[in-house]
Amino acid sequence: MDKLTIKTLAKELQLSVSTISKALRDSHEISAATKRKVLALAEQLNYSPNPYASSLRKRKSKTIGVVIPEVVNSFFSQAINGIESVAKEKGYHVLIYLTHENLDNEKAILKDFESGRVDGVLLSASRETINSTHISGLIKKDVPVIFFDRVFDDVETVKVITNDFESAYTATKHLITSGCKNPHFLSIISNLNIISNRIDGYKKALQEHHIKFSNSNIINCTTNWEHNYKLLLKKMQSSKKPDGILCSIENLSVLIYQVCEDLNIKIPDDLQIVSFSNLDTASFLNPPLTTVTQPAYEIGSVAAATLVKALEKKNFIIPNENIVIPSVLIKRKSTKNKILS
Amino acid sequence: MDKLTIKTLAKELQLSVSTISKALRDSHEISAATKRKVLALAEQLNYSPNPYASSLRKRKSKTIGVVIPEVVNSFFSQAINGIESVAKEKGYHVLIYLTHENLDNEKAILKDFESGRVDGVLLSASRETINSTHISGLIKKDVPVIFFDRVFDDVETVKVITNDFESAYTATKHLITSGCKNPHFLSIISNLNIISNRIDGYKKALQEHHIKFSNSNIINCTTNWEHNYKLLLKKMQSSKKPDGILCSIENLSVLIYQVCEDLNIKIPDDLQIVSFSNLDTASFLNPPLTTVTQPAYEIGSVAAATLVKALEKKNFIIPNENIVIPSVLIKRKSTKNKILS
DNA sequence: ATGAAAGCGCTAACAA
DNA sequence: TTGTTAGCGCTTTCAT
Repeated sequence: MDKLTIKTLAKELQLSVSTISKALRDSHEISAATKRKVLALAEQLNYSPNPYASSLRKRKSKTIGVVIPEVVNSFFSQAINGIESVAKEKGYHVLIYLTHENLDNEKAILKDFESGRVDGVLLSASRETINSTHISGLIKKDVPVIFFDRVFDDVETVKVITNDFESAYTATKHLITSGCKNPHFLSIISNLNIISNRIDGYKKALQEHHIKFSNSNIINCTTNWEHNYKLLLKKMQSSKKPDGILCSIENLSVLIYQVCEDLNIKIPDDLQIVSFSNLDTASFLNPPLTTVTQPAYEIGSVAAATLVKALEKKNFIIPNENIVIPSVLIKRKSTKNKILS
Repeated sequence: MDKLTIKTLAKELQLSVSTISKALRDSHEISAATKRKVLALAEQLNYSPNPYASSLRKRKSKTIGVVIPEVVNSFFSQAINGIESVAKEKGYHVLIYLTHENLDNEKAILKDFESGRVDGVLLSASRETINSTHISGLIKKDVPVIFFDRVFDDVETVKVITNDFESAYTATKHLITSGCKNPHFLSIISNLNIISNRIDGYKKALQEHHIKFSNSNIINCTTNWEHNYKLLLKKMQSSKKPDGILCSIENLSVLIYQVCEDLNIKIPDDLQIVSFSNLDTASFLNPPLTTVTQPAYEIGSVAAATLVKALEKKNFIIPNENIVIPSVLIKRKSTKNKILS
C-alpha cells in the first residue's frame, strides 16, 4: 500500500496535485464540483495532509509555544485552560514547556524556538530570570513573544498582567485594618517585577499606616520546601514575629498553614493571612483563606488571543502595552475583617 | 540577509550540504576537524536547523501528543509534570490537548494525529468515552497510543494505571470500620472502567461487611456544578442519607464540603469522607481530607518513558499489559479512624 | 571523508 | 478552472 498523500488523490481523480491542494483548502479558484469530488475522496480514503510538509512550505507551523515555570499550580493550569480555548478555536496547536523556575531551562527552550518550531510564544518568566536578554534572539527572528503574569518591562511587546501593585496594597491594607501591627511579606527570591510591584504595594500600605518597613519584613523562600519550612518556623518563633502575612506565591500558603499547625499558632487570632492564590479549595481550608484571586483564565486567553491576532495579520506590529486584568480580594476567615475605628 | 539554512553554512565553508548535515548530527563519516569547523560556524551564526524540514524528511516529529480531560486538576497537572520530565530528557516535545471531558473533542484530536503530527500519543480518556473505536485509526497508521489512568481494556497496548479496585475497596473498608453504616459512592456518569473498578471495590467492601448495596448508593454527577450541588444537597436531606462518602473524582470533594457547610453537617461526625485526590491542600482542609492519593507523577513519567522506548526501538511491539502503580490511603480527620471491635 | 542528487509532501507562482 | 514546475530545508543513498 502506497503512502497516502496528495499525489494519491491526484492520481485517483485524474487531477493535478495543485488542484487537489487548492480544493482541500477551499480555494476560490476551484469549481464546486471538483471540490466536492476531492473532499469526498479524501474523506473516503481518510486522508489527512502532512502538517510538517505544509509548515515547511508555508513557513508557518500553526503552533504556539507556552513556557511557564510549573504546571502543578492553579494559576498556571487555569492560564493554560484559557490559552487552550483560544488555540483550539483558532486552529493552533500548543506546545508546553516547563522551566521549573530555572533560567537555564528557559534559555534552552527559547533558543530552540529560534528554529521556527513555533509561530509565537507565550511566556511567563522563571523566578531566576533577571532580564530579557535571552529573548532578543527570538525577537530578532521575528518570532513574537507575548508575556503574561511574569513579565519584563524592557521588552517591547504586549504584557498581560494583573494589578499586582494595587492588589498587594489592598491586601496589606486589609491586614492592617483587621488589626495587624506587623504584617510581613512572604515571597520567593526573585527580580521579577511581579514581585517588586507587590512589595511596593505592600510598602505603600505600611507607609500609609505609619508602620515602619524593614527588610526583615520580607521573607524570601526558595524552591526547597525544607529550607522554607525552617525559615518560616524560625521567623514565627522570633521576638518580632509577624502577626500578618501577605503571601505572594500560591504554593507557599500551604507552608504557612503547616507552620502554624506545628507551632500551634491560631489563624487569624495570632496570625492573619492573605495569599495570592487561585486554589479552588481556599474556602474550605481551616480556616478559609483570604485570597487575592487572579484572573488566570482570562490572562491566558487574552494573551493567546493577542498572539494569534499578531500572527494572522500580516505586518501587524505588536504594540508595547500592558493589558491589565484586575485581581479580586476575597475576604475569608484567615483574616479578621474588622474595621478599625 | 539570506535565510540561514544548511546551505548558508555549506557555502561559507566551501563544503557540501550533506557534509554539513552529517557534521551537525555528529556522523562518524565526518572528520573531527570538519565537525569542529561546522559546529563553530553554526554557533557563530546562531544557526538552528528547521525541525519541520527534518520531520518531513525523517518522518519523525520528535513530538508526543498528550490528551487529557482537563488540566485544572492536581492529578493531571502532576501527570503532565511526569510526562514533561521524560520528554525533556529524551528530547521530545509535548503537544497538549484538552478534551474537556467531551468525546467529540477527543475524536477530533485523535483524528488530527493521523496526519503524523505526533510520533506517539499519551491518552487519558474523557468521561464520555465508551469504547476505543476512535483509536483504531491511529493504531492502523502505526501511531502508538499509550493509555494512562483512564484506559480501555480492549486496546492492545500499555496501560499505566493505579490499583483502582483495591484502593476503593480499602477506602470503603476504612469508612465502614470507622463506623459508617451507609457509605455512598460519589462519582460521574461514565463507562470508564476506572469508575467501574472503583465501584466494584466499593461493592466488595460493602458485601464483606454485609451492607446491602442499592443503586441509589451511587451518586452520579455531571460536569455542571449547579446540578451536582442540588443533587448532593437533596441526597443529604433524604431519609436514607449517607453517613459516609467515597468520592471518586478529586474535584467533587469540594462539592461535598460545600454542601456540608450549607446544611451544617459535621464532618466526620455526621458524614465521613474519603476522596481520590492529589490536592496539596488536603491536610489543611476543614477537616483535613482523608485521601486515596494517586501516584500521578509516576503514572505520567512511566507512560511517557514507555512510549519513548517504543518510539526509539525499531520494530518494537508495544506489549498489551497493565502497569499498575499503587495509590496510598492517607487517613486524615474527615474520617474517624476508629477500629470496630 | 566528502559530494551529487533525489525526494519527504506540500504550496504557490505562473502558464495554459 | 486546471496544470506545470520549482522549491521549502533537510536527510540519505550512492558515488567519488
